[in-house]
Amino acid sequence: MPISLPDLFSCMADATRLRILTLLGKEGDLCVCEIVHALSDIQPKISRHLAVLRKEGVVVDDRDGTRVFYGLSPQLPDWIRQMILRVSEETATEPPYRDDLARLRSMPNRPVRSQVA
Amino acid sequence: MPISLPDLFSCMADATRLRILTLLGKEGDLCVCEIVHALSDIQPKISRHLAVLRKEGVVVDDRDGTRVFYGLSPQLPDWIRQMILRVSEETATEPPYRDDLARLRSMPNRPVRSQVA
DNA sequence: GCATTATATATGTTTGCGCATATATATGAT
DNA sequence: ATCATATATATGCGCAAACATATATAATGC
Repeated sequence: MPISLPDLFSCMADATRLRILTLLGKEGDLCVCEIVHALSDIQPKISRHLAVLRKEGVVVDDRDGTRVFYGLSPQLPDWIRQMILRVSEETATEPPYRDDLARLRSMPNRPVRSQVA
Repeated sequence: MPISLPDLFSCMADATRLRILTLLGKEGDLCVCEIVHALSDIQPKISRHLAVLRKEGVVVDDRDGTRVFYGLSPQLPDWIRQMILRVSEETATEPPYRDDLARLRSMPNRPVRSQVA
């Protein structure tokens, strides 16, 4: 069952979740610790929001050892994925999204996924 | 000051407001009574949601005698307007949006605006 | 006065948050 | 193999704020 539009926009209506989604749109899959670092926020809060996104089917998770990687769901309808990517592009150069991206890219010891399915 | 994205998506996250926005996207400006009829809902509820959209700058109002016409704000950034129109197109054929459109078009005695600015 | 639209109030529900804690996986020592 | 520990992530809980709704009433323009 595909996500309802109000539910989708509810996901995008929270600043933290929108920052996560645009980050995933720009950078592809990321693990929780990378998102925590990029947004410079606390882990339980990020996990909470990821759970919301996962529950609505906007993102999917993939465990690799102790880490869990998140990415935009491959099941999203094309036009919705495009819309999220469009938002990612539009926000790429402005705060706070721009700074999230910068923090992510300058993160020391970024984890690498062993194998992608 | 342009609307923030979380605020914009909050506007779109409520079913009633999204129905209003897609209707405006598909049909152009409409007066309150037309929206009430199309959504088959009660007037105070519609007015309240229109007030939210107006406050956020997503729609603008234009009084014509006793009626008030609402439309997507001309001040919306292009890509945001396009996004709203895209949602309007994608929803044009599915309930409840489709039925809203049908009810609107079969509304008896639809008001006509005397002059558009 | 009548039609149209807006708002006030009260109420029930949802939401986001911080903190503490639980779970899961990996690692190293015995 | 087992146990202890460390790291990474998820979740339960209590709280305050925000939200949506219905009913009633006010404001606006003819």
